[in-house]
Amino acid sequence: MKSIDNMPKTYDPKGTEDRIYENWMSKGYFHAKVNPDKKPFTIVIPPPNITGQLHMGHALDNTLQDVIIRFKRMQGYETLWLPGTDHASIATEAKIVDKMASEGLRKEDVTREQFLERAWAWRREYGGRIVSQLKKLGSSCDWERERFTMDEGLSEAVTEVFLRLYEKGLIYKGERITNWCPRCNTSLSDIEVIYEEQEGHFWYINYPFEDGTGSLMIATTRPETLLGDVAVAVNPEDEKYKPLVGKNLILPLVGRKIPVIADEYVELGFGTGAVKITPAHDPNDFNVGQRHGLEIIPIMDSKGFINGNGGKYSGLDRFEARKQIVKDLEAEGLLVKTEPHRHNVGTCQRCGTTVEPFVSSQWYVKMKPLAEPAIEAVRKGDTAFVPQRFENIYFNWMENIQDWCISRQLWWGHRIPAYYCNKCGRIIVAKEAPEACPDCGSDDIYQDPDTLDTWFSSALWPFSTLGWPRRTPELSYFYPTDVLVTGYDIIFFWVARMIFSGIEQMGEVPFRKVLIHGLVRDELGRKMSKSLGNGIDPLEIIKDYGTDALRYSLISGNSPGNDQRFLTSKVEFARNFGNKLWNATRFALMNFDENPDFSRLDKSKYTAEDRWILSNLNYVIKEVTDNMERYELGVALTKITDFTWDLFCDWYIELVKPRLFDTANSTRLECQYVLNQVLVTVLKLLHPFMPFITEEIYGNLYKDCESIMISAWPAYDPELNDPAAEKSLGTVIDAIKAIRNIRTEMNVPNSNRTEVIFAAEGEVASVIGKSSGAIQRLGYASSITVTADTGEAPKDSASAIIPGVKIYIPLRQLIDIDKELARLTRELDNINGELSRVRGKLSNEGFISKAPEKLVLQEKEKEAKFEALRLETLKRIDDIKALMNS
RNA sequence: GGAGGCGUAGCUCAGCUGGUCAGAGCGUUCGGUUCACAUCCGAAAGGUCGAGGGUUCGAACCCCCCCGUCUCCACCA
Repeated sequence: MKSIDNMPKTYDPKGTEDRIYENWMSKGYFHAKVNPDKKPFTIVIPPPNITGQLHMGHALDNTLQDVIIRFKRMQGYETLWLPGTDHASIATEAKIVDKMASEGLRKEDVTREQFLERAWAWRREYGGRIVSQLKKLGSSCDWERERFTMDEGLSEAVTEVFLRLYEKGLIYKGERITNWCPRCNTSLSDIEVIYEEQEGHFWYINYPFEDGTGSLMIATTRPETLLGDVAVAVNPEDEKYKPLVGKNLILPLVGRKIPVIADEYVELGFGTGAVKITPAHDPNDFNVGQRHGLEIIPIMDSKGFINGNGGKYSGLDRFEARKQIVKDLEAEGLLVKTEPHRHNVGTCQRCGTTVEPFVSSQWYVKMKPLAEPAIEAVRKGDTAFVPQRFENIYFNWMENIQDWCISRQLWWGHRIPAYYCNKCGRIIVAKEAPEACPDCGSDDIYQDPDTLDTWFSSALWPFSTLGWPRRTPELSYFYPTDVLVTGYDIIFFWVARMIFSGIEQMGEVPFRKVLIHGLVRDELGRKMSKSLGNGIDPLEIIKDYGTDALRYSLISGNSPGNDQRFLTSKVEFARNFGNKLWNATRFALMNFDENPDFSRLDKSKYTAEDRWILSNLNYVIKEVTDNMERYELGVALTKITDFTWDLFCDWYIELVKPRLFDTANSTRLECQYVLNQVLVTVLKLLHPFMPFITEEIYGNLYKDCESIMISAWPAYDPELNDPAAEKSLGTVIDAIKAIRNIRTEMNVPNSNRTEVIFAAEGEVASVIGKSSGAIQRLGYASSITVTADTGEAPKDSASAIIPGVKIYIPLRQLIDIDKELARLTRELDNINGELSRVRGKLSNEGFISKAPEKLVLQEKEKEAKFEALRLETLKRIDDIKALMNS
């Protein structure tokens, strides 16, 4: 049975992809082992959240990784792509809380243990969803090594790191002002706050002096914080206010006596020049307060309601309180005016709620000592970003880094390994709860209720997943990893933190390269988002077009670091391309002998087109390999496509048909061999990008070969480069194009075969002669004649002149002289244009003397070529004109 | 207030270290039932590479400035 029987006219990914993926899995191709005989190549996956569903961002990110890992696997590396998921403390906790809300329960209604049981149940139920979606993408992850950030081992790593950093004094607990989300009811790190511009107001308020000598006007965007004011600050250089410093004001609505203080934080000339100071609810005010030893009066609880310090406003929501306070100030005549004011408001990255700066006791990582070596490592190039410009973003952030607030008032996550003695207050940081307080001996000890920022555990991902803190063989073999692939939106959250964690814990950067990609946007260039409802589901695309088409569309035309739009037309193109390759294979198989005996192959019988296609294929191998090594995957894919579709399908296969159709042809076997050779090479080059269809085709082509994914990456072989064949085929192709062009312009229908006469000599004549069968076929010619150049054109013929050859098509009554003249005149214009450009260069002394010799020579050759063409074309035009006049 | 990206055919975008770089796909127009493929084949039209200046023998590519646009960081009450 011929393999072609398994190949319908159109490739259908349905069913095929799952079957192939299961086969790969069952063969264990994805599994990596410690193998001293091979060089390792490692990628750790950016672990998707267990709350996540596959979106286009994941699809792009993981396709990139899969392309790279498949490429490296074929190159012979021991490749590990280590997968896993992230517990995503805040996101998952929010999901659980939501789910409980639907049951009419609040978080407070259950115990911590009950809550965690729900969370684990949730993880069991949904945590695998994203994993199975990644498999649909074709991801060749080593699933045997799948990890979860709250696995026992990874949790152990978290505790270990916490302990180590604590012992080095790099983790501390402090009473500070932090960003707080009243809805999530937890502290946030600086980067979890998203600033967005909102319409707000400037309220101008008079604060009366204690001594009754008038009042001082301040401006604020958050009047409710007035309840916590402890001072009003002015710039020490402000002449207007200098005399007032030291005097006391009466805080409106509250009646508290507060001083006027001088502090440089107040900017001269902005607003009223006087700033109310609320250390408990504003980071800048907090700093001012610290400098001046001011009291901190918190006026809100953790959920954003005014607390007992707020007097009659106590119990009101912060925004309610704002309204009420403005109203009351107005009533007391202290509100001077209200102005509209656009300003940035911090919102919670997770839920969008306005963040409230809040003084609380939190755990922090001291960043400066960790950041320095991390900056240095990237400067030295131990880790390089692709594209490099992202290093600036990294440096900028790392150099100005603030301490990292790592404690969260959440339950789902790694609980902070700190214990407190209830009796003496001693803090004990340890792996296990101590039996008794080392200071006072009390056994009344409790663990810190807080958990760690999710990113604290993700920061350890490149080594915790490999077994750290144990010195496993995997760790020493696969670490440091080779490339990390992620979006630019996650550089601060994750990449930077992995770098300093890797250096600190492992003494070595976690990865050599960071490949940064952009966002996948919708057709209009908008960010895909839930609220806009413009997201495109990758799984839908896979259903409609197949995984390969999706992958292709995400990689082609994409360059590192840049956003891209998702266009359905691209997916269609990709599907069509797969189909093209599919059919090229069908063609090959149809024209192969049952069991071709390639041992009888005689390479000396290769024709020009054989050598030509092999030569070009060879260049493609080199270029594609180079591009892929540099992570220019989009460029690589384009080159494979162009070669396959244009050179291979449209030219080589067409040129070679006469040889294949003639079973007696003496070079038929060679042709079959080359066809097969090119095809399988293209399949291999393409496999990382389109793994399924290439595997399916490969299976049809080679019944006895195991799998393309474990085959060897094509090698560049300089021996195959054949400039002579390239030149010959260049002439043949140009000739065919010229003939087609003439025929189209003259409106000659395909059914009307015409005679074609070539006037050429020597080498060129021989080339044309040898390819006459193909030219006849592709040029719709009734016959091909090669003659010596007499300078005379056959009667009533259209003509084209290409270097070394004149082509005549006697059209008899079909000839339209006017059209022919117009065509030739246009041709002449082009030639003249080229000629003047070349001559311009050559007449430039600077060019002659300074440009590389080779280039000058090239231009001179060009001049000669175009001059010859010009003369010939001119002559043709004259001939035609003469014809018209006769 | 800092930093950066983008602005190339109607649309979406490639163009690495300056010298066939003016390209691709889609779309458009015209023509095709060629025995692999209409998810196809052939032919064509379309751009002074945002504007201006500079460096250079030579610039879409380097420098300056401007315009438009997007993003990140900082965050002035």
